[in-house]
Amino acid sequence: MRRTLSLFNTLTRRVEPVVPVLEGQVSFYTCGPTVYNYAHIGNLRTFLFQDLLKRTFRAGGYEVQHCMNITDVEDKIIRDSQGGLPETASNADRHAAMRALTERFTAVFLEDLQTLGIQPADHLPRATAYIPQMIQLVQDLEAKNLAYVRDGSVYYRISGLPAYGCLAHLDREGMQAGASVDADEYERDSVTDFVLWKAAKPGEPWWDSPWGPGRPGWHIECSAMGMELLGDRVDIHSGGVDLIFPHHENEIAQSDGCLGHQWVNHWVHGEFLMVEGQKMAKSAGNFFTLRELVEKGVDPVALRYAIQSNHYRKVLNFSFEGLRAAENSLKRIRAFRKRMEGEGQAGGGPWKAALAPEQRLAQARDHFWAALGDDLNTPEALAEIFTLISDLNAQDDHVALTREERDAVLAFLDEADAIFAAWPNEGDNLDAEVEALIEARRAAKAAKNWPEADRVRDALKALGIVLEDRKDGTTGWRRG
RNA sequence: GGCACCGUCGCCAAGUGGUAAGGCCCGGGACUGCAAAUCCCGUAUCCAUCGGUUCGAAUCCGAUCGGUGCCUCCA
Repeated sequence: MRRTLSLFNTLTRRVEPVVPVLEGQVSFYTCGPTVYNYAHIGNLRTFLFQDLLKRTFRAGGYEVQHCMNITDVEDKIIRDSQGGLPETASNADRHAAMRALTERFTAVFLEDLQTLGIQPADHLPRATAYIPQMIQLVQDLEAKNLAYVRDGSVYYRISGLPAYGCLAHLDREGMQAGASVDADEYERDSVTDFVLWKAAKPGEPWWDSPWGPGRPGWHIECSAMGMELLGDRVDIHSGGVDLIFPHHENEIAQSDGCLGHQWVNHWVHGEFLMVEGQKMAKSAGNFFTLRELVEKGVDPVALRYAIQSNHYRKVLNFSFEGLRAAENSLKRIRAFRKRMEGEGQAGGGPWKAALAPEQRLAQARDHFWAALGDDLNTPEALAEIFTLISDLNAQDDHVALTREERDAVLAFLDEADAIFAAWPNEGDNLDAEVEALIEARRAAKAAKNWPEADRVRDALKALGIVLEDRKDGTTGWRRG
């Protein structure tokens, strides 16, 4: 069955159902990284939120075509890649230097995604592979009188598009008041017009174009590649809130201006991340890349969990205390999963109320999906899982769930993990060494040799295996 | 100056008109050889503050205080 999912649309500032242009098929464009450095956890929060969104649609019964651009030509890339080259370097040399930098950090980026369990997009187009499409788009805009040339650069004529400002909810008066910073940098008709194609400057790599040597402006790649790979009507486009203006506003100008109709239906933006209550900044000493955290011993899955236990439209306060809480929360879910994989061990003790496991599960599943369907409310979806765990643990303590019931619960945990990617089925395979230790402990326990039993149990714990003695005298184990 | 957002238990975090979900941490009890896991009990008469609207507000309105973002490169 296909779930109805609603998301906050920046365009309308309301939560609206996502109704794909093609039934059951969601086209999804996300603004990817500029590959000149290591991504920090703030960047990764946004990519993780997009992963969550994509996984939710897939788990909800949709096919998703996901396109994420790799920006591999840009001011900072040029700055960082051209330093070692002589002034006389050829254009080919300049491109090669740029390419060396961007290929290195593209690989780094993809590794980081994998570390966090983020599924790569179906399309990962590099901007430099789509220069002809960008040139074509600029020419189309010229033909529609939405672009003009100045000294080898091409600019977008904002006055030609009355709707400009619709996404950021800015009016032109307001923009003109604040947009004076680099007013003298370009010879534009209006300070709010933005560049589509930049004339080459000395020391920069360039491409041939109808306007002479140059390179694409920042915004044009997303419009060109998005339209090329996902088509004329895109269901969802997302990025961080900082991209609303000017980047996405300008994408709308380019794409809608060229197409003559609305290109994207749903614009979705993820909030920022702060660290220990402060803005993350290199100068504040609280700037973290994923790699730095992993080197400190942070479990990337706990980081993933900590991030997704906050709503994507709320500022996230990253902290090491929060990371610890995330690790402990995960332990509870994983222990429950392990319990469901095994057989029931009903006993006695106080009991609030009996319940029907199948019904309780169905209810939890409904609530879980209702939460996700309501603007991707991941904190509430997770809460549903926890209340289910509490209820079923209590039930299982008194009336052991049947194999069928346990399997149904496991199926739901798998369904949820297809989205949250934090409590996978780890399998039952153990090293021979570990199995031998478990057997040794069993023997010591049978002989009531408690010091030896405890010694072996501690040894196993050091190997990441926690033993749990059951009521019937057998001993189970779990990872932790 | 313009446009928005946020302020709920020690920490994290749902709830946006009908009488405070969930997680972590903490205290007590049960179970256990001891543990672990689990269960039971207990932890906000109150949702930044002050007014107002309403039969009824954390949820609506106004003011105040505190924090954040965008208007310029940026996840």
